[in-house]
Amino acid sequence: MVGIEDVARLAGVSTATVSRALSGKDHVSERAREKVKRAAAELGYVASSSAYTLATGRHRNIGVVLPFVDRWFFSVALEAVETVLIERGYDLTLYNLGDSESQRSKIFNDFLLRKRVDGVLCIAVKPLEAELEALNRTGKPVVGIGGPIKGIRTLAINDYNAAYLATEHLIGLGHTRIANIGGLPPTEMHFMQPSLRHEGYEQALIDAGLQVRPTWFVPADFTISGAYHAAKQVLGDPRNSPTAIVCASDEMGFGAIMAAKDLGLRVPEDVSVIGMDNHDMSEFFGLSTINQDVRGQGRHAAETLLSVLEAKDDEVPTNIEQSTEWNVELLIRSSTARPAAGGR
Amino acid sequence: MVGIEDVARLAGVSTATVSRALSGKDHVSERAREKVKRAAAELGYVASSSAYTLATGRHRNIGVVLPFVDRWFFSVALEAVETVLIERGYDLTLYNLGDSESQRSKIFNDFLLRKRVDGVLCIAVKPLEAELEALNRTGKPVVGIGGPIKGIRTLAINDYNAAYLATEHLIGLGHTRIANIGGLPPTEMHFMQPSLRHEGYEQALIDAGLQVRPTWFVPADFTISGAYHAAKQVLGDPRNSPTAIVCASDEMGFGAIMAAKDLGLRVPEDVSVIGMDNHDMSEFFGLSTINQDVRGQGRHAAETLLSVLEAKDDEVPTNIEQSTEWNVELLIRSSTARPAAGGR
DNA sequence: CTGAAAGCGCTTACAG
DNA sequence: CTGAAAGCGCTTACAG
Repeated sequence: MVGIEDVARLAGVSTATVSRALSGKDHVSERAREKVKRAAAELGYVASSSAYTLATGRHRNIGVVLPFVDRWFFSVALEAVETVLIERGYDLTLYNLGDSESQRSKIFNDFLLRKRVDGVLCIAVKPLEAELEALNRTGKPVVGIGGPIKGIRTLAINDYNAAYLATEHLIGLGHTRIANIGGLPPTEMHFMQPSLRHEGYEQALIDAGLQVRPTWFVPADFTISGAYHAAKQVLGDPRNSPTAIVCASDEMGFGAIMAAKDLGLRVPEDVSVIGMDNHDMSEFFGLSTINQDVRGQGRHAAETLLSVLEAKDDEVPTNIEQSTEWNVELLIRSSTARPAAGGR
Repeated sequence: MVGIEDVARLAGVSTATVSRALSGKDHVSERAREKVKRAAAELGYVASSSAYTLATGRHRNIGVVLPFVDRWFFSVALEAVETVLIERGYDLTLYNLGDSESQRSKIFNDFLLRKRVDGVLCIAVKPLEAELEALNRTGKPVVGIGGPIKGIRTLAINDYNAAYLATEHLIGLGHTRIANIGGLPPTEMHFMQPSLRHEGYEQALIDAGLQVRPTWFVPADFTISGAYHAAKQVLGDPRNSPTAIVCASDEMGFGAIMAAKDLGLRVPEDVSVIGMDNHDMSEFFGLSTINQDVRGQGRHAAETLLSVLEAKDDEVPTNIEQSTEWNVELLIRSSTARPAAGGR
């Protein structure tokens, strides 16, 4: 392995000069810089990052913690974060909690404390009290997507308002029989999005003077198939079926659209469906939705973390509680329309 | 930050003893071990990984390179790799190539050479000649999923055989009018799967004495919507439509099924559809497919890399060309059946 | 502008 | 079994 000494020897300077010339941080004569660069290139020299870290205390590495990577929201957010980090010269160490309790505990109690990262970004993961405390003892900044989380900076949409807005759109179109397919309570480990989204739906109905029917709320997990079955259930009722459905995610919206079709119902003529997310496939399904710009959130969170890092020497406090609300917008496509004149 | 010296002081031993007691690799008296463990726990001591790396040359970190993370195959493989690594005490540094050329070049020419990882795992990424050479100069083992790749160990299914098998299944059911929705040539940056899968389809037809019609091969990108439009195209032809479709991926299969439904065709009564992958949603769609067990491949590749790493001191060669074929199996669900007696 | 040297925090032969 | 000390490969005050 070629080291800094080899470069120094070949360039005829000291290792200090090599370090300065290559980092570009200190003044070095033009001539020395040239010699060093040439020598480094000739030898294919790359500084050892562990030696760099030991000497400087900086890792140029961010730990990203998330519950899954094989679901749309997480993989998209991850990709956005990665793009920002690579651009800024940072590595990304992935910590996927998975569904085993032991993996989560290893990550929080061992991996994250190994002094490998300059900061931690949690994507839709809410650290437990003790986990956060251990993290904070490392003195590293932590930023979260989703929240709020006590004691750290977070970025999140307002789930309640988003669901309210989606429901309002349907009400505005003239719907009065509006169902909701949403989160199952047992699935609600990560924040309260599922229930917040349900509450937003309910309040919108109440504020419009519409009836809230318990049978029109169908819990389902956040998958296409979960929502498909739930939608068949509500839409199939011959006496009491709704004319519109608010789904707690776009993937659930896809399932609802497919269920409607399989029941011989047309979307939006017979049923309107609205989702939430703006999934990459929503355009294809013509799904009206609430756009939460996941990529934008990922980028913003990564940039926030990096700026805390870079300002650290100055007086920006490492971890403060600060919940930033990320804007959402209603995106109307072809899955929502006025209800048929005489009902179905 | 509490360091090894603090632990040594509190335990009343030397730092050497602390190191030995904590690593468990060397003999230490029971009494000393106890004192050290207690002191370490009390102080919340965690060894600095950069100091460990500098002293030992080991990183306990693997670099994983992939072209996307927001697509099913990649995110699933990534998750499987991560699970194995965490279990074995390794970190995972993510290198997502993305679609910008500059990001790819940064990753291969800078990040991957920073001496951060013990080895590299490429998921469906074929390094260029020069990229591989630079990697090899670091002396780190490289393992790939997908291949073969000159000079490294790879794990891959036989795409040709997989497509042949899928087509054979349809032929066995009695179909003679079989279309193929497959990869667009311009998309074929990563290996030759798309064309291999097309060739397997074609050869199966030829071997069965069936006609290969150019209009029955419709290129599309590997997405649901791409395949949806392609399938509408072939199935919509009033004179010459096929009774079965071989899709080059399950997501394409979903698109084909949706297209058939939207054309008023029943699957499998009017059209049979078979995919390839065994996507998590294939069960829901009832899609017959070729199961390639992506999670199994990810785990296997990760374990291969770790065993090369751990055997390194002995005489296992770091990088040798070795292409392991991963088995696939035909999975018959409800999207394929005998063609209707009189055609449609 | 440049070099000698200390120091970052560990591990591990080498002695004892 | 245990400790003193060298060494891993950098960066950066400190002098000059």
